[in-house]
Amino acid sequence: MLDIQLLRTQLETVAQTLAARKFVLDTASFQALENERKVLQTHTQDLQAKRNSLSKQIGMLKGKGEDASAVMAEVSGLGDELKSAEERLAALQEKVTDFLQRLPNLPHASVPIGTDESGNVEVRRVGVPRDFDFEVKDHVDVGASLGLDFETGTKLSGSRFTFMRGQMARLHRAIAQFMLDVQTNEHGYTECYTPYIVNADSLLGTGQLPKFEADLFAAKKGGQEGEGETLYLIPTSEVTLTNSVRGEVLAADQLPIKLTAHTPCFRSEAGSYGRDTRGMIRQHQFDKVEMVQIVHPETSYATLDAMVGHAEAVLQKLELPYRVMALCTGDMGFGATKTFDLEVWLPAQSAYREISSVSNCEAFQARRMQTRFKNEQGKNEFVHTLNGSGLAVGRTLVAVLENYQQADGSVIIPQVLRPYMGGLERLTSRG
RNA sequence: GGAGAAGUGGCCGAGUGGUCGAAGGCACUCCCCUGCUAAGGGAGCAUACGGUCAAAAACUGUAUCAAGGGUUCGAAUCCCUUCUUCUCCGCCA
Repeated sequence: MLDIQLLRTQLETVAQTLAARKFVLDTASFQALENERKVLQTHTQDLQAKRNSLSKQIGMLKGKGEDASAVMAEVSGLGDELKSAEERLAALQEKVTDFLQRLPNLPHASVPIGTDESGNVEVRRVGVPRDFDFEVKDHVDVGASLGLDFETGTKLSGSRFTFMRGQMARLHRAIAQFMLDVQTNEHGYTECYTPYIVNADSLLGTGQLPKFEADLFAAKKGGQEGEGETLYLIPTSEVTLTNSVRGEVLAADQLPIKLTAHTPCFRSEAGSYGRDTRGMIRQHQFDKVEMVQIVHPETSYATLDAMVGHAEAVLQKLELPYRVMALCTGDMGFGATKTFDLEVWLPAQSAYREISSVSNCEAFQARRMQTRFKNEQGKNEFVHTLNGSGLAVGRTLVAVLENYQQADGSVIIPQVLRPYMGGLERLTSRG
């Protein structure tokens, strides 16, 4: 959420900045809402002040045993007008809040301008794609004989679900555990286990609601058809990790807070029909090791760079070629001021594909969540929040299968994963 | 799932309809006192959003005693709903 003061004082500037990310700020509507709000709020508060002071008089008169009927008659005349003013004000403020909650974050000045992913800027490339002396297969074909089963996933749940067996399932688990160990042991994150089902407040806090409900899966307790609170499956553990500090005023020395978790993520993938339909690149359910940091505003950009490094470390240890991309204004997510994507090399596609996304949200989420800290002046100040994948487990599995495939159909297991595989060095169809 | 109890400021805790944004204590900040010892005295100390204002300061208003509704001229106090916590019983991985 943007600071409403910023919109009040610099509406045109905000509109221009948001235009860079293809968002059209309806300045006329905002202005109209604000004008109406100002008049109505002042009016309502005047009426409330009048009622309060008259009611106080009644109390004093009664306390002294005097007759208060004249004052009571006066104040009761306020009733209807006050009630209607309060109702109109509440409705209006709800509109203003909703308007604000649907505005994306302002891109940082250093973010390249662009309309879509073609405007992203490559920052660096690490590792060299391997030369294959045989025809490379994609992960679906490589995995078919190794326990990667899409048909069963589809039978159980529909398209975009996967079922894994045997060493393939174990490799998937090994990747997740390896990532978690890297982030906790080497980068100082605290491992967390979090709920996978959350309430609407949590999703409002990180920005998935109210605007992107269609991208989520919703759940209800059994037998509550049409009633009861709607809960949602998390689309990322960014939601639970970040919201763990929702509504809190932190002490300055608690910062930075560094959290990580391995969780499944659930996404409806509305609007991605026809994209990445083959294989497990784009799934309704996938696992991810997430990193979240809650930091002092002054350090958030240094933290962003550090977190990109934390994600890169995983790819480097797995010896997978990748590149770092600075996303342009048109390709960034709703809550981010600045985002770096990591893209891993997929030989079957002859392309780099997204495997991690690391973003600074500055105070955008903190303002929604009301997460603050006591600053040097003893004042409450919003923290900055950052999140990043460290990494997406399913896509890492894809990358391992494709990059480590052998001519005989087996897959060499990267060195760093072998301890998690009981020393196994290779996936084979006999395995 | 059943029965009961409870949710007040950073923490503890008083407060059952009226000068309550809320006593008292702890913690914290500042000042005074004190030649020692976790001593004493005084003051301050919630947040958000408005208005006056270019802005800051200041002044002022409104809201907030789990959340949301209701009763009332007036609600921390009464009623309803929801959430959460605790105790007992049941069930359960």
